[in-house]
Amino acid sequence: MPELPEVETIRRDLLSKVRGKKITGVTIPPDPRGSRVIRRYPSADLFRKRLKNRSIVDLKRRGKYLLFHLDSGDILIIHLGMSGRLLLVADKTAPPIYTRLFFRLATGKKLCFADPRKFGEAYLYSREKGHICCDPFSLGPEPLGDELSPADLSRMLAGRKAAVKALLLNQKIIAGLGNIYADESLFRAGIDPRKPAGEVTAEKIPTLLESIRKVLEESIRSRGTTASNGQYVDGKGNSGSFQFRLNVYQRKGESCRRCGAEIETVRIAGRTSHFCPRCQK
DNA sequence: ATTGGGACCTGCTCGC
DNA sequence: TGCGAGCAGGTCCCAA
Repeated sequence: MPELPEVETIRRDLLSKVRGKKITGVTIPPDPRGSRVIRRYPSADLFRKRLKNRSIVDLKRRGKYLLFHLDSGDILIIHLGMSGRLLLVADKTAPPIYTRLFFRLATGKKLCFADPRKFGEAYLYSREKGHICCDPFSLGPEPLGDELSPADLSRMLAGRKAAVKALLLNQKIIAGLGNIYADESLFRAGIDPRKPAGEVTAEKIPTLLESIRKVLEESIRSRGTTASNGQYVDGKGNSGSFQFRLNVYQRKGESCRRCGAEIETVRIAGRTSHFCPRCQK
């Protein structure tokens, strides 16, 4: 599942290959099953009208969203959902299986958005019209960099009765964490994912923020997590390697690397949450 | 306002 | 061997 480290890895892989390149065409192949192509996207006509013959001037990331900045000032925004991949292939090569839309570039390559589960999303942002399709942005601060301080995090958790894990998954609180890194961050901080957010002690808040940053940075260095049930590959089509460094995620029944206790799972906010019952209180 | 749960979607794994 | 049930989860939407 592409979370912040996976999206950031893809961004870095693609940046030099798309920056300065002109989009010469947009194609949305019909789905063989006849259902929707991806979860949401502007009409094909609108896509063509606003993207064709525009150059990509930059590729940025916000939370789990990729932002293709165009020379028109428009921004093409892509969310990879659960199973999305962005791959560059030669123009003469057939698009990869499950390609939902692709952009032909003047370089002779196609930028393909493949997504078997169709949870992906594409948006346009235009200076004049604002968000086209719908507004993907009411995101909380980025956890990396200095945008988020322990005091900020403390304020956001204060008084909340929901499980701290549930709030870490809330993109309005922090942008970019998903199930894998929420679980891994809470393990490192020694916090039980079920603990009501407002009861996380003041001295634990900086530890939690530090754990979040460390986990994300380490995963970026490992080029992301390709979990056993995951579809994630980087911008070159390769798997990441952070799955070999996970402490709790998908390690149910295995022994804690720190204390040897058996890793357990519990359902929180509809998500399977992995934790060590001895290390996390 | 906050919180929880279901819907969306389909490839994969598991058990019979 | 084949088949159906259940699982995976990011985001949105609705209800309590």
